[in-house]
Amino acid sequence: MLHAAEKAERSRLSAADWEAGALDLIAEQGVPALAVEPLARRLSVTKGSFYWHFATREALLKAALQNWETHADEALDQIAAIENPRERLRELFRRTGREARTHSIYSALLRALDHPIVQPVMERVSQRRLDFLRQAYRQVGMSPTDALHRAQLTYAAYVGFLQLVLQLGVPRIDHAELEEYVEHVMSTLIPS
Amino acid sequence: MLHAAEKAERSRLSAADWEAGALDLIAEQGVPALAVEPLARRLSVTKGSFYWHFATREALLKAALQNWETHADEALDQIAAIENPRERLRELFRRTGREARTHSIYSALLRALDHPIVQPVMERVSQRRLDFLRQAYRQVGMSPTDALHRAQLTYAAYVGFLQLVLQLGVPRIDHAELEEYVEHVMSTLIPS
DNA sequence: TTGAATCAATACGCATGCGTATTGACAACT
DNA sequence: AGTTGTCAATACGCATGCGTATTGATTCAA
Repeated sequence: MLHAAEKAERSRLSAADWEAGALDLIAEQGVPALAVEPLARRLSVTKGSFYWHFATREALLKAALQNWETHADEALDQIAAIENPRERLRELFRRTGREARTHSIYSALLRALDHPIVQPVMERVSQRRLDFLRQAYRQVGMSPTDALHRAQLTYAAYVGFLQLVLQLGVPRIDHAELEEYVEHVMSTLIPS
Repeated sequence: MLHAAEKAERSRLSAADWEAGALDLIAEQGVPALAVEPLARRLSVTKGSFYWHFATREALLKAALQNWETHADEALDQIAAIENPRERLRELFRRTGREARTHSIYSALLRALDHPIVQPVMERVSQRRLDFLRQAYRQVGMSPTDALHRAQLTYAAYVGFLQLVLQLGVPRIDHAELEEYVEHVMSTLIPS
């Protein structure tokens, strides 16, 4: 497999190049900004070549989202490997501040939840993450209902945090302050 | 002042009618769906008359958002009148399940945070609500930093909850379950 | 070397949305 | 009755985006 940089140098593009470009656009400007002609300009070709790789704009969106969903699932699997449930939760919280790209795509997709192609993807990813949280809270000793509610609360806090910080910039927060905030969140939401 | 029903019957429209229609559209289909021609069709006129009331589509959006901001502020003022800070917080939490319209507009605006007209409005409204929360947490005895972080966590949970439930429908939640969830949130986030 | 497969450019037609210009209808006031 | 102000209809021009059709260039294989 060629690296991204090498691909960028090549004179001809593959479907994967268009998919990667699509995710870039989504991360930077959101799902509605993913249009064929602007993306073609970005890749320095005309849209004529796009329709050789994909039948429609929606086919591109679908393919790009599938790539992202796979990536998101793999990231979750990594954390799931941590045995100690309390440590697993803490690692999950800490990662929210990092992995900017995955999270900025997630944030962009959150703003496009009404889109019929985006919605089922988000439903699957969110459900997996909610289950992940619920199980961890069960394992640290919470009752079934409490674990469910705490998982919902935690995930809502994650989603809202992304929206507020990435999109709104409120609160304006630097790295040190973020760490303090994450500490506060952990001590509030993870039972001792 | 005429009632809304009477206005709907009248053959001619005012600027306020267009603004109300704009907020309806935003609540139902989001900010991008607010377009002059579809809105005119909805109001059973042609766009020719729109430009008598407003110079541009953006002027309409601005006016509609100002109406909404005023309404949101008044709603906050009502709750601010509650003396006991713990009761004030609990009332704030409970209202999230109700007042569907204000919240669905807020949720729609969340998805349009990149829009230059929406952004400052949301910044002001969010900042006021954050301050409101922070003060309440101070009054129940938290330290300045803890109160700030808890306010941010609470507000993020509110924002995320709106996105998840109103837009994604995950978790699927009925009225009774919502009450239980709100109880869990209150006992988790409001210190005893 | 010739031919097929792959990627790209150009030029359409179609739809939707913005904003403007012009004209028309109706009411209220004088 | 005539004038003015208010709201609405029609018809443009312009821009952007989708998808198609056609042709052109390059690569690889037989």
